[in-house]
Amino acid sequence: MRAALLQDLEEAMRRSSAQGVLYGQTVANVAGIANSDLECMDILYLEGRVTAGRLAEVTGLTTGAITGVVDRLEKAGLVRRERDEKDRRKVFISVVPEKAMKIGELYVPMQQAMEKVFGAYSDEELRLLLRFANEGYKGVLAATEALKSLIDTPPEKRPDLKLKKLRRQP
Amino acid sequence: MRAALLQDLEEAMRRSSAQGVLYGQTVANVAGIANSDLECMDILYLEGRVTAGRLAEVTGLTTGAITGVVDRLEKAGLVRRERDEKDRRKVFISVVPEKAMKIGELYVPMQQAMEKVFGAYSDEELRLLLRFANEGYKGVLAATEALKSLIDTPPEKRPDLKLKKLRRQP
DNA sequence: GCTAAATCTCTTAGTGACTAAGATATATAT
DNA sequence: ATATATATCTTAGTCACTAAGAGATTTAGC
Repeated sequence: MRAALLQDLEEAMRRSSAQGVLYGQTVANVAGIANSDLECMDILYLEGRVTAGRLAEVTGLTTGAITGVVDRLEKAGLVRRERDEKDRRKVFISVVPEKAMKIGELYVPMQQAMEKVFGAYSDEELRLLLRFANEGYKGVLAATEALKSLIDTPPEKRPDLKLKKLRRQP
Repeated sequence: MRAALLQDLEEAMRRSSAQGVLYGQTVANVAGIANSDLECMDILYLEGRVTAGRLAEVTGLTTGAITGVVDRLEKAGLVRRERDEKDRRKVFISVVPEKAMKIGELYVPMQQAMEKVFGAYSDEELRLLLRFANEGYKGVLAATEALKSLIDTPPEKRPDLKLKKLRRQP
C-alpha cells in the first residue's frame, strides 16, 4: 500500500523532473545559447556574483569548460567578468540584468503554469511542499556525495546494495 | 506572505531539480555512458519498449542522434533493437534487464536518501506530494508547449509577458 | 493495383562543447 | 626567498550533436 504510493511518487517525480530538463533545453534553444550556458545563468541568479571556480564546482564541468561558457556569455552581453581586487587570481562572474531579462522572460510560461498549479494549494500545504523540496535537495546532495564515494570503492568492498524493483509492469 | 512562500518554493524546487540533474550526470559518468544515453535508459524503464522515433520525441534529440545513442547502448549490451514485424520501418528498443541492473544499482544511494526523506511523511502527506508531482508534470508539459508556440510568434505579437522578479536580494 | 506522398530509421559531413594536461599569474607557508 | 598551493586560462584532441538527405516501407489517391 505505502510501498505502491512511494513507487508512484518516485515515478511521478522522475517524470516531472525529466520534463523540467526538457523545458530548460527549449529555453536554451530559443535563447540561442548552449545548455550549460543557461545552467550557469541560472546559478548566477540563485547565488548572485560567483567565481569561475564555483561555477565549475556546481555544474560539474572542468574549469576549462567554464572559461568557454563565460566567454560565450560575455560575448552575448549576458554576464560580466570582474577580477577580485583582494585576490587577483579570482574572477567574479555577474549577470548583466538588462540583457538577462530577455532570457528570464522565457520562463514566464513556466511561472504561469506553476502559479496555476500552486493556486490549488493552501498556505499550509505549500509549506509542506517547501519543507519537502528543501529536504529533498539535501537528500539528493547527500546521495550525490555517496555515489561519488562509491566510485573509488572497489565493487567487492561496496556495501550490499539492494536495488528496489524500478518499475511495476504495466 | 504567500508571495514569499511561493518564491521560496520556486527556488527550492529549482535547486533540488538542478541537483537531481547533477546526480544523473554522476551516474552517467560512473556507468561510463553519455548523458543522453542514460536519459534514454530512463525512458525505456518508464515507458517500456519504445521506438527510436519516440525516443527522439521525448528527449528532444534528432532521429540521427538517437541512432547514435542506440548504437552505443546496444554495443554496451544494455539494449536490444527489434524490428516491428507489423510495420517494418519501425525499430523497437528494449532494455536488457541483466545488464541494465548494474546501472540501476547506481540509483541506490538516491533511493536510500529519498526513502529517508519520505519516511518523515504520513501516507496522507505523501498523497499530497504525489498529487503535486502529477499536476506539476502536466504543468511543465503545458509550459513546454506554450514556450514552443512562442518561438514562431513574432515578438511584437506576443502576449504581454510580465516576468516576476526572480530572486529576492539576499 | 499502381503511382505518389508520407513515415520511419539510418548515413554522412561538419560543428561545437567538452576533457586532460599543462601554462600563467597570484597567494600562502616554511 | 623559495616552494607549494590556488585560480583561471590555453591548447589539442575527442565525441555527441545537427542538418540534410538516402533508403526502406507503408498509406492514400486515382
